[in-house]
Amino acid sequence: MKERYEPAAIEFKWQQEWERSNLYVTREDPGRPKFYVLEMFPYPSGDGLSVGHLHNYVPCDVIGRYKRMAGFNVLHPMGWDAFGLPAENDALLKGLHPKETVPRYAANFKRQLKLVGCAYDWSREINSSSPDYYKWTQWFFLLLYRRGLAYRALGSQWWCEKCRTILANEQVVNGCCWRHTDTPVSKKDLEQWFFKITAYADRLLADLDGIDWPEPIKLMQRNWIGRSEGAELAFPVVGHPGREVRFFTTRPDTVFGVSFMVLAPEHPLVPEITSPAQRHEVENYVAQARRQSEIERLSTVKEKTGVFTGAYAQNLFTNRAIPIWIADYVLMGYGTGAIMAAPGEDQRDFEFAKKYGLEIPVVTVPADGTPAPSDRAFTEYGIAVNSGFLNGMKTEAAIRAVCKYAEEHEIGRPTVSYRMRDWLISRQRYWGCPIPIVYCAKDGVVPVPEDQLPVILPDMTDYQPSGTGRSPLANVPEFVNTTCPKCGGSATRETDTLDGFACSSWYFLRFASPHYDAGPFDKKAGDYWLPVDLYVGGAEHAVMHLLYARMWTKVMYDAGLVRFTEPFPVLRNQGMIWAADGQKMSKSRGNVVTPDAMVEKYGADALRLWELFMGPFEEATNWNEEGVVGTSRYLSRVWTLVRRYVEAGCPQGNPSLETLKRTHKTIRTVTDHIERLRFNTALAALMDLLNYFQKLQPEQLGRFAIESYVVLLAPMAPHITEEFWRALGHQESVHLESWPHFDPALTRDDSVTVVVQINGKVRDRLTIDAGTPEDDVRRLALTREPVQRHLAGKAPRKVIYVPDKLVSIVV
RNA sequence: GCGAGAGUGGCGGAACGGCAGACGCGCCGGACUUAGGAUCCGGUGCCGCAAGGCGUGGGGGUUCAAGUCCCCCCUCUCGCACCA
Repeated sequence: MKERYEPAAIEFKWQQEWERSNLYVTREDPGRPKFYVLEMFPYPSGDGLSVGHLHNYVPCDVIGRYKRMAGFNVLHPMGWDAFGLPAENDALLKGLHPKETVPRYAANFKRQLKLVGCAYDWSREINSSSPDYYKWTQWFFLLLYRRGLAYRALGSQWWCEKCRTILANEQVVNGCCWRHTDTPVSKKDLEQWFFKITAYADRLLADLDGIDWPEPIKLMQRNWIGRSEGAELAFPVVGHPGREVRFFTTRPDTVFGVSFMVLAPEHPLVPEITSPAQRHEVENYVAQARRQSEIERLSTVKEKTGVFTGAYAQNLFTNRAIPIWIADYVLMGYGTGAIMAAPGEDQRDFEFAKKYGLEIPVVTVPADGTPAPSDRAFTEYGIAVNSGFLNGMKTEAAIRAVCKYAEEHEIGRPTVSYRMRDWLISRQRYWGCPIPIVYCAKDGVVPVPEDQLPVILPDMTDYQPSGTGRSPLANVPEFVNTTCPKCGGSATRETDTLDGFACSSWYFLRFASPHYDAGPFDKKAGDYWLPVDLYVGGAEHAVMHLLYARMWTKVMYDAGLVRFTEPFPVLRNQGMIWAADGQKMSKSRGNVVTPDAMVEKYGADALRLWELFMGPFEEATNWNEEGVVGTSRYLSRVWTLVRRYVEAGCPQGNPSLETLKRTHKTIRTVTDHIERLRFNTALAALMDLLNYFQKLQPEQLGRFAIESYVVLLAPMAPHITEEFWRALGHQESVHLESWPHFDPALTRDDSVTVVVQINGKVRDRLTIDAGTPEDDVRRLALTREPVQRHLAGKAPRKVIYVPDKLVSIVV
């Protein structure tokens, strides 16, 4: 071994050797359990990886390496989420083509991941923009289509002017596009494809209970799904025979207090029922509501506005005619776009009634007999009053009674409503997976037969989005014009492409058999490797990718393709690494730190260790390069330790009991902490042990201690430990070693320090044999000089003893 | 506004209700050096010469014992934002 640790001299050498010997190609040994660790599919951006991204990849690499050593068949693959707007926009900006930039960027990501020693099985690399991959994305589209889960609908959709495409609801954040948070979205009326994710709402919600995910993520999904139970009812419109207003309510028990109704301005009934006298005012209001930006309209602080339509509905419970208003606080996209207003029990309706002088009946009073408030709505549950057959009932019972009555009289039924809408998947852009659908004058909408897949994305030089709402693909006659698979007549292709999230809704299955060509995945391989044992990624995907992938998995389960209903039973979110200035690392801010620069300066192992050591894996922190100096220095000290041992001829040695015990305890700690993803404290334990080892001679250390140390460090610092391992005389890679076991007997302490507290303050410490009888410890404590001094003659009132820990004396 | 998470030395962070500050950075002192962003040794929460006292965002509480549990408040981050 060289005198000094020089990472550059060993890291590349070992990386090449591992690649040559196929060290990290996935093994499938039936005698071992499997472990599938996966990071979220990255989009390979032109900027390459930063040290922030590594905060995900390095820890997963440690887990993969550790699990392999601990006896598992490990699947740890990597691929590229290459279709989609970021790739297309980047290429447009640079005047290049994504088919050229994507492979280049992916190659750069791969180079960087190899540079830091991440052990992926590159033989399984996949790319969602490659025809062998998107063929199967199309296959899944057809599966959903066949199962009635893909449909086309005309409606007003979110449009981002910068993306020049329609977006799904989830992709709208605070009224702006999720990629362009400064660009407000607008509405555009277009016919679009949807996946019926709402059909899975209940299961997506219920199955959250059985998976091990961070609670905040589960909560976000629950809120996003937004299930609420209630009733759907309908009141007839007076003077319009056959017309009725259908509405959803969570408080059917308040029907007797319904003094007016409100429709969303876009509600289809509005033009029909508006009276001539009100028409002008109503039309103005509707036009104004349309013009309003979504941000304004979503504002909860804004005063409520509305207009009377001149029409009345008949409240079938009170038999009174009640006015029908329109107001923009009622949203067309939720429930039926219409509400019954119970101003006595709903604060929004209360405010509206107050403003427009509408009646405010009280039909629910507090159960404790106090009067209902008059300055606001009483929104809690209570007792029904002024409510006909409901009088005297508790809210819960009254809800059931109204539902029963409504069913019997065929005016409604209990129902469940969701905040979640269907997933809009059409994108009017070029760089995506073509939707395998053909339109025929005779046969209508015809799916492309499976044996004609993939529908190849044509080459285009000018793929600039049009802005008209049509995909650039519409300008390629060779693509658009085709024949109908059914009748053979002339037909046209769907020109929209699929939302990129479709590609990432099944990629975790493709890794099980990435080269399989008889289906999206080999059933046997899928059954063996899936589901993913540990899934790791950023919290920003809480309600998009994670919800979509869960839905697709349930569809696959229903279709008998897989045996599990949840793709990611265990999910963890890595903490965000901010730049040193506390801001997001970005090229435009000029604060990006690259792994390339860090590796050049300190080596891959030092960089890896700092990624692990800088803080808890799941917590955010700021990048601080000074820390790499520390881990680099640590590695140099380990180098010196091993070098001295090797130079001493690698003595078997005769370690003291303490050395043995410390080694065994460290094996226990490091194992436990890696299992719990506590990499920072796992490494701290190794640093601690090094500080102890440094005081010993090679003879006092011995082979067991040194080799255990090297093996424990191997998943975190793979290069230096490989160098050590060979220097210690081994022919095989350290990464093929078994994870060390500890002897529980050697992790127990013989003597312990017991603290003595007097009135809660530490006044003395005793060193005693572990397991010393309580009486002896108490007696000893009371005879000690510092204890006597602080007692000052006072008699203990109470003495608490925690075995081997403390004596607490109260005076 | 509602919901979730987080506030610990100069800094990153440790700590089954039981010795607050492990480990590391930085800093101070020393050794070896022509030199040091190398290496090694020692020190380092605050106040105090010391004995000792004070300390985990602030204020209460439970407990022999609270960073940890309970209540109120402040700050920051994230999510949702009229969902009937």
